[in-house]
Amino acid sequence: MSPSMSPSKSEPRAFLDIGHDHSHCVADALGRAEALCAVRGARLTKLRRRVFELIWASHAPVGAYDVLRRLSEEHAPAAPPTVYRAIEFLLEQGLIHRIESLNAFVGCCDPAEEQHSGQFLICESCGNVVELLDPKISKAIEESARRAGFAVTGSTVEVRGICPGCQNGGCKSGGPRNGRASRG
Amino acid sequence: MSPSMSPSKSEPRAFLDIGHDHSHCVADALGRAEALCAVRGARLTKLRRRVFELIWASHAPVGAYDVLRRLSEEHAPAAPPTVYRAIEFLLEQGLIHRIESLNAFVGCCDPAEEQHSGQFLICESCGNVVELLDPKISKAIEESARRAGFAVTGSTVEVRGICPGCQNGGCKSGGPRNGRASRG
DNA sequence: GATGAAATGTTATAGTATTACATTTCTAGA
DNA sequence: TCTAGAAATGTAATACTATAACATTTCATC
Repeated sequence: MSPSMSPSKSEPRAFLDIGHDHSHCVADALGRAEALCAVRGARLTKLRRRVFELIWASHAPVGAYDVLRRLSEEHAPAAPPTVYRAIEFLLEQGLIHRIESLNAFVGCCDPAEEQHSGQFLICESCGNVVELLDPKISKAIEESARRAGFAVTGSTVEVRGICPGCQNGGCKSGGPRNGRASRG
Repeated sequence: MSPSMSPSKSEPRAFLDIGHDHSHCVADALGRAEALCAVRGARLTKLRRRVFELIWASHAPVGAYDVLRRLSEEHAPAAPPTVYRAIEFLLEQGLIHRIESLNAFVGCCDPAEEQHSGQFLICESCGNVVELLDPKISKAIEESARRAGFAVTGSTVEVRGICPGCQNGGCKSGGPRNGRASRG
């Protein structure tokens, strides 16, 4: 692996290195996805693999219709269900996550982790997202829910802000996707 | 206030009492909204007030187009910007929250609280939502972000699950809005 | 090769949100 | 009171996101 590498499994994650060799991220992700699907007997078809690659094309979430456009450029024009079905498969396998506040999708950094509800740091400047798996956050949520008598089945944690790279002059990468300036 | 009352300010919140007198929730919320807007010099116009009431019509989040339909029933047919502009105002004033995972809006239980990013428990059975303001959750998120060098501007925490009422036989109220069965 | 299940293609439509411009209403100052 | 200017609302068109329903193709197995 390159010296400035992608976030790897089971380590605490810092924010992305600027200008890291992203082809490694993609290759690693594909490798993990293939291995997992093989173990599970899930079929990572050519189309699904391609959608997975397009979502992994950057660390910024990608919209379904962006995927659709690129897919349509590559072969015959595709229709929405083509993409949404592939996305559904990838979500079910835990290979990607949906970012609710952006209506977009991002590759999962650790798909082998069972049933994790990741936490996401979303940079409002460059658009990049980093996934955390912080047990303290999960635990605080679980305890709070338990006190309320609420039986948790899943959770969404999306944190907006500015990443270290952008604080220090900019990550230059594409810039953010839509997003809403909500008060909270 | 009635004996089975709405969650009130600055107390730890339990889940909603089944069959509580909801008119009190609405009246209280309206009172708080009017007071806040008066202090701030913000104009809670007739239209904005009505949209606020429609969103507070239950403890389940309400979609913009639901508000639109009801508004259209009441007077002349309205168009989307009418509702979205009122919603924008209410969000800016912190009087309502957007539930990202449902594309819907819910009344804020504590609009006087400065810049809070509430946490939401969303019942997948009855559709009701309770807002928490748990400092442990906020703190865990802030610390995790700080470790990553990430400067937080806001956060979304939405927890899916089953509320105590529905665990014990059901809340009967309307049932949930769309929602996605995401893995995490 | 036949068969059934899974995946993909195709068409249509539903649901959510914004842009751009016209009109009305409100407020403050002359 | 009258009147600008600002704020709010009305209106029309359109963009973006997602799903339903049904046809066809591909794949694994027998």
